[in-house]
Amino acid sequence: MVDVATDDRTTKARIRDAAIWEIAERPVGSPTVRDIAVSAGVSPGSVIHHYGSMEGLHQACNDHVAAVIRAYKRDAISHSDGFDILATLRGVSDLPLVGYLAKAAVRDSAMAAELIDELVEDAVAYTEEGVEAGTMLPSDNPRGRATILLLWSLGGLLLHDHLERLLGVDITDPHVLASPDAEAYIAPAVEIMSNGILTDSYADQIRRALDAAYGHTSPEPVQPEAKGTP
Amino acid sequence: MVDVATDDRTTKARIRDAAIWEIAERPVGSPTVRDIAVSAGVSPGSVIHHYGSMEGLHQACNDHVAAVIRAYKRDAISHSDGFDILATLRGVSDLPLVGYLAKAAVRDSAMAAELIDELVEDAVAYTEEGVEAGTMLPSDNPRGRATILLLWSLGGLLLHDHLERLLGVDITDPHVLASPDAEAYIAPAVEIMSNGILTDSYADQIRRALDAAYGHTSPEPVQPEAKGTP
DNA sequence: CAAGTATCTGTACAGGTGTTCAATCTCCTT
DNA sequence: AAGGAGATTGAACACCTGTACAGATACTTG
Repeated sequence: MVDVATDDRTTKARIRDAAIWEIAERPVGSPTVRDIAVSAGVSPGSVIHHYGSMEGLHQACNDHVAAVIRAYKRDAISHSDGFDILATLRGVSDLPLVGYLAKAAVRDSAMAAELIDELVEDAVAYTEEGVEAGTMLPSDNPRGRATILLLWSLGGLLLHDHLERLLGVDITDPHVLASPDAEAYIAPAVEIMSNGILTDSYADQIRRALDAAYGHTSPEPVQPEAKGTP
Repeated sequence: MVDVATDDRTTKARIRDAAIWEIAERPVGSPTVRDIAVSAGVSPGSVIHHYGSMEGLHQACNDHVAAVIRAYKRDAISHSDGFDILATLRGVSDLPLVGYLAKAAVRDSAMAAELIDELVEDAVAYTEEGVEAGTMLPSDNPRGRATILLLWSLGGLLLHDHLERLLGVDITDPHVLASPDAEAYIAPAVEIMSNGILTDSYADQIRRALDAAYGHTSPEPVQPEAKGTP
């Protein structure tokens, strides 16, 4: 929470930011009007006065987080390590941008859709630059690869409790990169992202199975049968 | 929903299964007692009668899902492709096991903790076998690698809406592997898991930076500065 | 300074929540 | 067949939710 005395944000902005915090920090479930009012240091009535309804407040939170992310994402992504695209978005604001984004992505996927699409697009563009610069490998399906990496990364954020318990790294901590603990997460991640985890021969085997199942008109899919879809 | 006439489960079991479905299918938020009662075809009072409280019902759902997963996980994991450890857990029951697990992991991380720990442990054991069999690469940190892969996979499940929109693959569909659409997800995933995404030289560069920052007593962390903390 | 406008408050209300409970129903046992 | 224990119901309840509103306050404008 912020010292109100030295806080020059308008009440409306303070309410919105308090809501963003409450939503981002809560493992699950929505904060109530009264929760947000307490957190912002105002009355419940004031929350409704400024935003009309809870729905309106959510919309305002979404719009604001999206606006801040849009303002910084291109720059942030190009400073990324190449595997955790969202990591560097953590430093650009006092607000828990990616935490909120993760929650919004599951709460109201329609709202987050546009922003996630943009992030994927940016990741594709950045990856292309990485390939040219010799830091990243080319892909047969750059957009598919960027999509999967982004959603894995975002999804991992939703499970940060378990990552912290198992590896001792709180990936939601904005200063996590400055802590030695971070290595427990970064080192294996880098290992995966540099070597992969499958041997070439086994990967080829999977690819051949994919080709046989989908690529050609083979009668035998990978699974025994596709029940219900002739 | 199930035809009650040909359903030989006890009412108590039907209520529990209905709750599991309601929780797994809902993008966010908890179903109410009345939701579950309607879905199970009983009265709200009956739900409480059998489980004492909503908390008790949640506990029963957790225990049941955990029991079913425990009964099948070892077998399922050893039939996995090596990168989507949870995929083959989808076929072992009529219940949405992994969907429920994903929700439980964010809703009540303490409850899911034990089960997730076990899944990581199983994944470590299976990976070891894969290394010996020549399908998977050895790791400097097998448990860290297994943890990250499992949580990425589980987290991606929470964002399946976006995966479906961007790649056209519904990874919660139990028959997804039988559909040609699945390739849009599997192919890039296999690519990542076989080649990685980083060039060797860039991965080395990151590793050297990690060593310099954490391994030794270097005064300069990776990030320029930890703003806000002097 | 006075007037008016925007801001903010606390209370009130309708609807939804989990839970309780007496009454009814079902089915097994004796 | 009669009794009884468990299953099941629907109506109540106390609480919490978002929202509406009338009055109090602060701040700007004439």
